[in-house]
Order: sequence, then C-alpha cells, then structure tokens
Amino acid sequence: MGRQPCCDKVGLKKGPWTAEEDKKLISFILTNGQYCWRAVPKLAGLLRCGKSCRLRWTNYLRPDLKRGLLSEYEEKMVIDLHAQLGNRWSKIASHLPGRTDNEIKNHWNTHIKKKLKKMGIDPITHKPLPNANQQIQDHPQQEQQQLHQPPEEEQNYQQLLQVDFDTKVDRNKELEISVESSNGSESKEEEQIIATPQFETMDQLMNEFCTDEVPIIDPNDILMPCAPSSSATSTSSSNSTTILEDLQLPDFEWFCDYIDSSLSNNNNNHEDKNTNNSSLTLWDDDDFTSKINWLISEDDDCDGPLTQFSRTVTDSWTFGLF
DNA sequence: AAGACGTGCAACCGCCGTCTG
DNA sequence: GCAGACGGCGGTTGCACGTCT
Repeated sequence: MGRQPCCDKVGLKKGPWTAEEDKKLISFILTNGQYCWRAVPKLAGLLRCGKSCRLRWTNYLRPDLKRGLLSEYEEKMVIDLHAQLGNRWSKIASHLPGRTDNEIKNHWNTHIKKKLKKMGIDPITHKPLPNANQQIQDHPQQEQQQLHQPPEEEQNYQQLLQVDFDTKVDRNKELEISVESSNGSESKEEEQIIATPQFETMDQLMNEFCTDEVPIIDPNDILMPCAPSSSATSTSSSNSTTILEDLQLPDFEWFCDYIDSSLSNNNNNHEDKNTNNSSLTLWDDDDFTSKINWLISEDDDCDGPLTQFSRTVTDSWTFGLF
C-alpha cells in the first residue's frame, strides 16, 4: 500500500484564486507553516487540491517574492544562466532571489525570446540564427573578417550579457545575499557549467551561488520596496510608491528589528530556519502573526489593508512590505 | 464604438524521481 | 520489494487586458 491520495479531485475548484481563498491559505500557513500540502486544503477550508495550494503559495503568495518586471540585471542573469542550463527554470530561479521559476519562464517566453530573436540570436542555442550562418557560408571572406570582428548582433548580444561589474558589486552589497558554498552534491556536469561560465564577467557572480540551493535571502531584501512596474498590464502597473504613501503604512523598520532580534535571540532557530527558507522565520512569531492578521482582517470595524483595497493594489505593496 | 488581434501571466496538466506505508 | 502518492518541474493553456483597425 502506498500513501493516501492527496485529494479525491471531486468537487474541487479550479481556475483563478479569489482574494478570499488567498486569505484562507495565507492564514493557514501563517498559523501552521507549510508542511503537508495534502492536508492544507481541508484544514484551511479550501476546495482546492494540495498541489494547487502549493503552486499558489510558491508562485504568488510567498512573502519573499518580488513583484514586477525583472530588472535589467536579472534579465542578463537569466539569459546567461539559460545559455548554461537550458530550460531548467527552477535552477535559474534559484539564482534570482524572490523570483519563481514560473515567473522567469513566462518572462523568457514573452520578453527575452523576442529580444534575442530580434538581435539575430537563437534563443535556444544562444548562437546566431541560421540565416547568419548561411551568410557566412556564402561569403567566406567575411567569415575570416568575422573571426576578428564579431557580427553586430553578436556584439550586441555580448553587450546585453555584459554585466557591469560595479553594478554587480553594488547590487550584491545591497542584497547581501547569504551564499552557501557548494557541498559537492551537485552533479559534475553542473559543477563544470558553474566553473566555466560563458562570460568572464559572470564568473565571480556564478561562483557566489550554489546551484541547487535557493540563496538565503537577507530579511532586508524582503523589505526592498517594489519598483513601480512598467508592465503593460494595468493591474501590475499601479504606482506602489504612491499607494504606500497614501496608506501611511508603519515604517518597515519594525520588521527589520523584529528579524534582527529574533535571529540574535535564537541561534538554533536561525539555523533551522536557514535550512528551510529565511522567510519562514516570519511564521513563528505571535506578534508578527497578529500583524498579518491585521493585514488580512475581515473585521468590519477594523479592516486590514488587504480588505480595504482591491487585490491588484495590495499585490503591489504587500510583497514590498514583506 | 466594437470586433479582431496580440500580449502577458496565472494556473493547469502531465511527467518523473522520491518517498512512504 | 512494490504500489502508489507526493512534490517538483517544464510545457501548455486560457483568460484578462491592451492595441489596432
């Protein structure tokens, strides 16, 4: 006999999640943490299968997620990592704190692919498209010349991938990403990939990550304000800065202080949490839970922001808050 | 103004390796 | 050891929204 089925799949709801369902899922995980997705729907009062709950949580509700379009820096990383790893989106995502594999996959398919094709680069092989090769065969003299002078599109591609080192250093200072050194569990193939990055400027960058581990995010990262999205979708392009100001939300410092004191007061917990997900440190504190309860409050007399504003608006700032 | 078309993204589907009873 | 569920992953779909005609 194997395990019990995760759900009977009868009468389960599908399709987009409602704010109500989100609240239930958030409340449940805040209270119980994430341990057994099979049990989550029943215990949380959701007519969803555990898989759907897990997906919703990891791709959308997780507090350490960044929202909005990928930055130029992140996009460069995605392109380079894709050149090395292929469509292994989860691996790629593990190098980009706060980004999900789904998000990166979507961004690749909708933005980067087109960008590369426009530049004459095959998004699969990361090499010039066959047309360019054909031209080389037709004009061998040009080929010789191109050995010394890469074609324009390739130069553009290199420029696209050329991460400004100063920017990178500043960015890393800003993020202060905790890096776990590779423990040798990686496959040799992947070690080779990481050890010999395609682009020199990515070399140090790649060595700072363990490919299989999601980089531990400094709590301060989670607090970074969401950059106003330039997405075409109206829902995600709301001006979060203005909204934050309008809301007069409490200073984010309380959360930094909370994390700092929490971690310094309990080293053992810190270690345990690090092995899991730094964001999960949130769930253990009653005070924090009460704050979240306030955020998602349904009380008519004292509505939390999540109930006061439309979902699209809250999306843009709650994650910044976290 | 309205229908057609294009775009972006959340969510689903199905496969696979791992784990459990 | 085995059957079957779990969790993770990548591919795909469907819908909402924006733009074009």
